[in-house]
Amino acid sequence: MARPPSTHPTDGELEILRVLWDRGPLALSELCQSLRRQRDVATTTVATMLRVMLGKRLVKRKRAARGHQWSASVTQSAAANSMVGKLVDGIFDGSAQRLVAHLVEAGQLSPKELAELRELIDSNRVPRKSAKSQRT
Amino acid sequence: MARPPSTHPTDGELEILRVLWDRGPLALSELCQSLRRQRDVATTTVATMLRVMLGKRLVKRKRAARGHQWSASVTQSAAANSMVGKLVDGIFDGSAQRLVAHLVEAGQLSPKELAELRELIDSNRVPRKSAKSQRT
DNA sequence: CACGCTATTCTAATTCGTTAGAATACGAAA
DNA sequence: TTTCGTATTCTAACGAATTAGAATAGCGTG
Repeated sequence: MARPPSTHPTDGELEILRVLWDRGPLALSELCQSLRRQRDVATTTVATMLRVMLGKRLVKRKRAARGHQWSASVTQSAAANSMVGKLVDGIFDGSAQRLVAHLVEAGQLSPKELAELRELIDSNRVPRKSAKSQRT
Repeated sequence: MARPPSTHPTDGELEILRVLWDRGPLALSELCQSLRRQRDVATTTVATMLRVMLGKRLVKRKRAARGHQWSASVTQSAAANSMVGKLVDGIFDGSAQRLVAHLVEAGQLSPKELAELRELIDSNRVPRKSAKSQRT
């Protein structure tokens, strides 16, 4: 009857992951400092979130002289996949193409970006022989 | 200190919006029937959600013979804008382009879809004079 | 008009995410 | 080793989202 628990990172978790993706393994205090450039937050709050994220396997840690070094254990690309998937299933009926069409039609892409995307698409056209399509 | 309240539809609200977008104005019972094709849910639950969504101006209703006819008061496109915006800000550093690049690189788009997107991009290239770029 | 059925409202329990104080652990410095 | 300071754990409060039972309202039938 109840909705199954979500596997996607929450908004708060994403804030933390972003810092960890950017600035590699960090001690708690360093992580807090980075986060505070965005928003006021208590050290214990961050520590609690890390503990929760550890349970969800979103981050990992290594013992260090003092405490731990914390780092993301999901790649940015993997998180992106999961979140984009949710969005696409949620409003675009599972069609990634519709998502892109929406962006184009809603004017979310500048002419320059459109040109660049065209290049990208061209360069990804049917890989000739050495199919090298990894999906990270 | 606390995070400001989100303006985006929640997962449950999205389920309801999807049905309303698809099947136009519906009575509560009809809405419930559609929803139950996905998931078991009590009528009062749906009614409560509708009341909340009414407060958030996500749905509207018109008096009918028996009860109301319920319909979405946000367009699918508007909801898409808000949710895509959140995603893009959340992991793609505000760059819609990166989102598309991710889709292309992660192989989320078939060759056929890529070809179609290329067409779409071409047809949206810098509207020469009659700039007709509405953003829904 | 009375009855029955459904829509709606009221109320509340439960869970999840977020937040952080208090207590504890533990390395480093004195 | 004693003390200081930071990292971690424990605990809990709070709001938002989800869920639904009980009560109420009101149309349509007989």
